[in-house]
Amino acid sequence: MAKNLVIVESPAKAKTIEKILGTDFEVTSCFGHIRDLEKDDMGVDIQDNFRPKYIIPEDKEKVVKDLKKMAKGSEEVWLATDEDREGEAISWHLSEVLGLDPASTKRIVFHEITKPAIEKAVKTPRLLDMNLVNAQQARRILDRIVGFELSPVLWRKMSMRNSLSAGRVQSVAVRLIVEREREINQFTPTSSFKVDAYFTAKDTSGKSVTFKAEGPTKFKSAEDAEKFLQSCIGAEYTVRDIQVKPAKKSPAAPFTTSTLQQEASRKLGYSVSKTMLLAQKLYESGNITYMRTDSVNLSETAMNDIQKAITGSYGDKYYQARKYKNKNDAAQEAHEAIRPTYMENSSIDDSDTKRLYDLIWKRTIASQMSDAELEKTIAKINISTNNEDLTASGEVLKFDGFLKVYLEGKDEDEDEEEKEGVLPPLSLKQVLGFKEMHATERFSRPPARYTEASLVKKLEELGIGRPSTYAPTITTVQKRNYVEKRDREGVKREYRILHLQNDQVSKETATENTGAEKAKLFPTDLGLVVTDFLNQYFDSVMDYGFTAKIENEFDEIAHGKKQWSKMLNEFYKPFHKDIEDTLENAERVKGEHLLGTDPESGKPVVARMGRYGPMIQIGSVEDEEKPRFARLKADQSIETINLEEAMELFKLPRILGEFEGTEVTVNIGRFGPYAQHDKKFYSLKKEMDPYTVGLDEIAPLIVEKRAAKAERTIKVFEKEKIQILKGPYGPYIKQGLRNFKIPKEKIDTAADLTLEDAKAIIEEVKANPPKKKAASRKKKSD
DNA sequence: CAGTGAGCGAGCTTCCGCTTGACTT
Repeated sequence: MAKNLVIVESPAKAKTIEKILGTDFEVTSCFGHIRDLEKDDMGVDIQDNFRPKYIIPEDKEKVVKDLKKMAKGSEEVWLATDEDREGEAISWHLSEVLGLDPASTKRIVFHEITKPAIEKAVKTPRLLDMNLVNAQQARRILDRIVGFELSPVLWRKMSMRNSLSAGRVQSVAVRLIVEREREINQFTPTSSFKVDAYFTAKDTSGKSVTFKAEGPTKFKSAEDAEKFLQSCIGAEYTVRDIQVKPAKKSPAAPFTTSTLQQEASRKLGYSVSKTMLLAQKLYESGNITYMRTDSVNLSETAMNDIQKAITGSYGDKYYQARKYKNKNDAAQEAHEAIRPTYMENSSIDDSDTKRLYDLIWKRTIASQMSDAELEKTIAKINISTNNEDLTASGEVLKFDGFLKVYLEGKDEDEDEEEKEGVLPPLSLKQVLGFKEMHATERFSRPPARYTEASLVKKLEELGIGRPSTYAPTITTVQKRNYVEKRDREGVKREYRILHLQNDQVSKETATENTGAEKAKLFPTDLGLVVTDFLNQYFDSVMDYGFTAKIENEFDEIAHGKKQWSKMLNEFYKPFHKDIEDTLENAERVKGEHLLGTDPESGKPVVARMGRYGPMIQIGSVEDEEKPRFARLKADQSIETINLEEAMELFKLPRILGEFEGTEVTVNIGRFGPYAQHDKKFYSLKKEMDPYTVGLDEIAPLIVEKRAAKAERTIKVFEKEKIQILKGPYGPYIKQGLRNFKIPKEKIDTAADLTLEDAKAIIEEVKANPPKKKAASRKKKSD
């Protein structure tokens, strides 16, 4: 055992640091927090000044046991967790659990894993900062109170009652998506006509080239645009003015968690969780620095390496040292920016992680490179017949600078500016050869729906959530069925084009596809209803500035200017009153929308939330005749569906006809559309619409599924509804709808299992159910 | 689970932030 035990949060970090510190030090890790509030209860004694009740979670028991043993065997324990609020609290919990003396235990911090930084840290230890710890406790307790008092209100007041949740972060994330969706629904596009004229001129080699110039203004109506084109008939086009201006472009800062997630989404199409998974791999293999960070700083050692790499490959002219500042006040900067550990490794093997590594490498290099220098040319072209000006603009890259390596991608709501082309050399008073002119109808666009990555960007701007929680938050709101990530087909839209060619104006109508979406976040009806409810009764917590406001107070606690229990009390009093008032006064929420009356029965048609999801109801329970119900299609919403679409939904179940002498019907069940044939069920393929699908499509589906099933079936005991099936992880037993794992020693002889064997295994598994909950993966069963 | 939708009440769920593997139907 070494004399000194150093505890850090991450095992990968521990390894590196141990190498730096040498044999007197043993470095180990605690894997993040080792204690948390009680799990099944509020875990906070509100009456007793918000006294927290901490426990060691089951999955941390072994870690703690090992740490205790190691601490006993060493002379001194050094707490080296991250230097931020959470890190300080982790150190405090460690000192409590390991029985260390807070008055003497050494606490060290560093923001980068480099030899000078670590050695300096060891030379300048400090003590635990209890103010910072208290700020973390206040944060933890407030989040627990908000989550564990709000969620039960939803269970009581929502008509859907399956594991609803609410919290400081997730509820606001959903709110952003809900409000964006409504902005889009309420948006009415306006159209205008944009004029483009095409000219010819000679380039430097004397070849004739075509270039474009833009009209003087966007015309509101087709008539105005036509008038303008008419007024240009027979005109002469002369270059009236030329301006040449230099311009610069600068590289983007090195990656933080959020910018890495955004850029990997834009350039590589990765989801935020995929990006984090790959980054974790790169970190563990020692290829990049820590991937959960809000800092844009680079260590001095890294800066030197980067300089060498740039000057070595591209020359001095391409190097420019830069220090980046964080734009975000909420940043805690406990780590470096995300960068390659060794700049000389410009690429690594493994195709999947390679693309992410390349992105990180290029971004890091580019961040220390020179500006790109451009030359922008703007030429005004006079129209002789109406004395208006057309504008031609072009851009020439004079020096590529950082663009040699990397250019940051753009979100779709900021790609308005078109790429500038190159203009041929023009001279004043030059008369240009006119080719043609168009006025094209263009529509204004609604704000863009969020992608996972653009939502992360927005949350970061609002200071909501942390690098370690962006990806999990996005998973949570989808798991709770508040939000769905999906594609949407666009709709066709007509637009008009006017042409001026050969002194004649002509008109044309063309069609374009609009509103198509790929991997965008849509709120579900549940998300809409829950958000409206929370907004109505808990506006302070739902406020976009709520987190920023309490963060200020946590800062005051951290600086010793405020007492944490006092802060919590000030928050809790009005919040808890809202909880009580809401429980007492609020009606059960159904999200009802009256759509009109059923043309057949004259009864009201209502869209609302039911126990199992969005539905349409005709008539009411008070009527003599029972009401009729229908569930909505996946892409429909109770908020936007109309009477006509609603009535369509009552055309199920449909009888399609006979196949092999037995009737085939189609319906929608709890888990989606299905066909029924010969007492068996077949889930429809995604692209099949139960309202229009025909027998000719269903018949092959039945044949195909039957064959696939036979392929997977090892044995069937029809009467007992027990099957032995092949799965991707080996054979398993299925009884009714439940699956049972076959013990390892019997896997190889699964085909020989008798009915008695199978029953015995089922009983055995039922008696000793697998301990850990499997990750809840929702997969369609057939 | 292949239907249902009211209301009652059993017994269940839930937060955010710090870390990785164990395990998978």
